[in-house]
Amino acid sequence: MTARREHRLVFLLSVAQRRLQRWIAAQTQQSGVTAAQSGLLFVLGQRDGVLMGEAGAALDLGPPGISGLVDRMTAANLIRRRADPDDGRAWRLWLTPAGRAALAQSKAGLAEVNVRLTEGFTDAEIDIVARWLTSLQSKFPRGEDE
Amino acid sequence: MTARREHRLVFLLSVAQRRLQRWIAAQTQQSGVTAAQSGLLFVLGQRDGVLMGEAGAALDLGPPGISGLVDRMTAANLIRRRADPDDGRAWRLWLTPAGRAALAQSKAGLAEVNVRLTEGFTDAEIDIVARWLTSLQSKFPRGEDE
DNA sequence: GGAATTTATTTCGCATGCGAACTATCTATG
DNA sequence: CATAGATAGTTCGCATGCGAAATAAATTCC
Repeated sequence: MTARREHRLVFLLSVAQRRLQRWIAAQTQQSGVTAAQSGLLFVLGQRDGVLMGEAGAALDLGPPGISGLVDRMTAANLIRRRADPDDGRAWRLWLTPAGRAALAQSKAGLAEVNVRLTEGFTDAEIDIVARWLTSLQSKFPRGEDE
Repeated sequence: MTARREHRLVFLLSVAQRRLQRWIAAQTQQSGVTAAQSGLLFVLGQRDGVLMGEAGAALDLGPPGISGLVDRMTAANLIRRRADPDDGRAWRLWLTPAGRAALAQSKAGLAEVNVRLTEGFTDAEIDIVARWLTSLQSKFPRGEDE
């Protein structure tokens, strides 16, 4: 009967994520870009022309996840999909001008969110939080990489 | 250019939540109960016969969220829905025997997950994490309760 | 070179949960 | 009492992302 269980971390984590997701969706309502979509925009901002699988890995999404995200963002004219010249199975993803504009907006929005996320906590405390969140990736691995 | 932004907390949070969710889904695959569903089981374990709205509030779900969850769990024979005798609009939720059995299983599973979630962190650190997760609820409120 | 295997991506059915709009019931107010 | 407003749930269309199975192209191994 430790106090640790009383934190109900599983529940807190799910609520926190849902709240943040909803907030970002509301903030970016004008641009129509969702949190997940801005994630892909960020990846392409750093490495335009990545393979879908690479983008999925960067976002921790499986094949169906990245595939659907790409479909929606292609339909929204935020990204473009071009066949890889060296591999007939693969596709590379590129930002469109609209995607580049949306990325700039997302960057500004994320800066605000980050300020709010860290308000009331010291750098040392945020480090602990980040370390905890990161630790979940090895504690709850995807199928293969155990 | 503080180091805080480099943590990419938004991304870490979403990945952590996804990993945990997926893990719980895989663990409870036999019982067929998902993480969200076990949340409602826990609520009913504490207060059998709550109104749908109360359950939604306890789980931080809006009306459509709790409504769909109740639909699926009723179809799976985990809970039962009965009209409130005093209010023709309202429904009260009750565990079925199958739901009670699933709750017992979920409790055991959650205990394991909680151990893993806190592994490698001191009580003080987990307190900070819990405080941070909780702080998101006031930093990113639902529409009305700003 | 051809068969077996691996790899990249898609498709399907599903659960989750949102916002907006709707229905039905209850409560308050004139 | 009647009507206006609040409240409890439902429904719809959507985005997200999973596991399983399918497709197609590349690679490996006789």
